[in-house]
Amino acid sequence: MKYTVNKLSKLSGVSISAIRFYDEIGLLKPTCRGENGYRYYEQEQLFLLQQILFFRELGFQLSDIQKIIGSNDFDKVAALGSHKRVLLQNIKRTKELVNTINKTILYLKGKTTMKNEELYYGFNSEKQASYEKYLIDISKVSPDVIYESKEKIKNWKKADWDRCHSEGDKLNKEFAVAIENDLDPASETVQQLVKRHYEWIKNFWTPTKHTYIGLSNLYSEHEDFKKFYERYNSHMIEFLVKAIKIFAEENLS
Amino acid sequence: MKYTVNKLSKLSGVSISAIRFYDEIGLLKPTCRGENGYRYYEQEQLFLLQQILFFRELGFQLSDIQKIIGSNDFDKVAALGSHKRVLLQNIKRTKELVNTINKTILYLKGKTTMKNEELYYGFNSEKQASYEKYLIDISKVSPDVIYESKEKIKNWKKADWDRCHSEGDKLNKEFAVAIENDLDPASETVQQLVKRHYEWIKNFWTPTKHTYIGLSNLYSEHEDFKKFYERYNSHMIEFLVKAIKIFAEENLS
DNA sequence: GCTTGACTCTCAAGTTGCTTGATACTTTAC
DNA sequence: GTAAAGTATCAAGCAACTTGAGAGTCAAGC
Repeated sequence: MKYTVNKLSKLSGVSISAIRFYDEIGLLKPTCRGENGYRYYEQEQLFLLQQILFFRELGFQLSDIQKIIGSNDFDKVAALGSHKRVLLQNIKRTKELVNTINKTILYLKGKTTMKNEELYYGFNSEKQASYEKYLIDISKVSPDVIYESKEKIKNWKKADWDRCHSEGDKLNKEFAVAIENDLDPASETVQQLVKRHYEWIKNFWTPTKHTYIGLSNLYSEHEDFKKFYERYNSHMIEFLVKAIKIFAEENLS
Repeated sequence: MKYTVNKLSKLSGVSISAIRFYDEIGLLKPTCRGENGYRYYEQEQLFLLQQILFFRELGFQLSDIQKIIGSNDFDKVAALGSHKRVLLQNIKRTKELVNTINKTILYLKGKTTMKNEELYYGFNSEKQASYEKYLIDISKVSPDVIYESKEKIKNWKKADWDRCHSEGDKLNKEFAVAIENDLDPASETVQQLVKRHYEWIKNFWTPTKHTYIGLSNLYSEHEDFKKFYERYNSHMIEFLVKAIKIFAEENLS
């Protein structure tokens, strides 16, 4: 089934001009052009547009979306899992906003007191956090606190995403080998691997001792990460947690 | 306590340049200016900024926010109640998105079938609906389906909001008088009032027989509306429901 | 009293993600 | 066979900011 701009627009709710605009900037190219110059879209594009809408919903810039989606090993299913997590987070955030409303109403009616900063609970912190969390998440990592990531990643090109992703994959495979060879998490070889992992993480954000250990704990607590890492080796998570703890205690402050 | 742009920015999470921009367009003026030209904000502005953020969160244009907030009888508590309702609606919408994700994942894994339109459930319809619902809501009415409202209200000035609001208030008071005088909902006098109510509603949206009756039912089902109308007279809702039903059956199609 | 650094101001230009409008060709429906 | 509806390109406009330049202000430490 071929979709013209009009049909695609009606199906997806995206305006025709936006669709043409996405073509112009190379975000969503039509499958082909008719002899008349008409744009025609097919199944693959429908999925891509859905992905674009999810990223857009989460506040990503089109240029960032392009880099992520254009990345060689962009994994639709994994991305959808991440979208889901962030959306669930947004629900929490919205509930916090509702809570802020309830408190403000009570305050305005003179029934409680309220700190001025409480007026803005739910507006900023968590939304930002979720954006930045997300960037990491896409590369299969999700720390608690990230401030630098956005700045750094902002200027990444498609190739950077590809490189970063494959470096992460390589690293994980080496960890798996280490586990298979029954190496000690404290051994020099493994600690060198952790060091590389730490450097890799620094692509996004520079953890402290505390947050780096927190990150490893996050791996084990988060079902999706767990699944992701256990694809490499079923003991991957516990091993990583131990190795990272040792590295952090000895090398970070 | 006086807040400079910097302090207000840190408290609210809104950027300094945005704060200055809001001053420039007259959306949020500082309480006063120092002799040095510095902007100083106080308590009242903190609440106003909170309101602005809620409206912004719900996708309103700054120009619309200005008209609504600038309206004479803009009621903070009522507005917060509306914000809350729309946010709860957004939670529903987000849950629908999550559902769409779940379905898409299953589909991509080949475990179910899926219609192409289902790819986009949750992205468009409900968000638009909530925006438009909201416009009405602010004027204390909230129908199910509104398409024209946005277009019409878009060009309203502050004075239009004021006029509309006071016309609504006047009308409700006349209904209350009619009830006190024990008039029949079917009587000529009351039906004339309903006609004016219908014309007033058309400010936002033109109901059909079905949707106009639906609107009156909404009044009785929605706790906030109920409270609002019962401020005029405790039997207001039942009376309105009856009167509107008669009017709709006889005059609309 | 002076410097330093953080903060403030204004004003102009740039950015993102579109939308709108002009002009012109193509397809579809009666 | 013609009108309506849909397609194209290209340029300009718009909302809501952000960024940058240039200049004045304030508070802390020496």
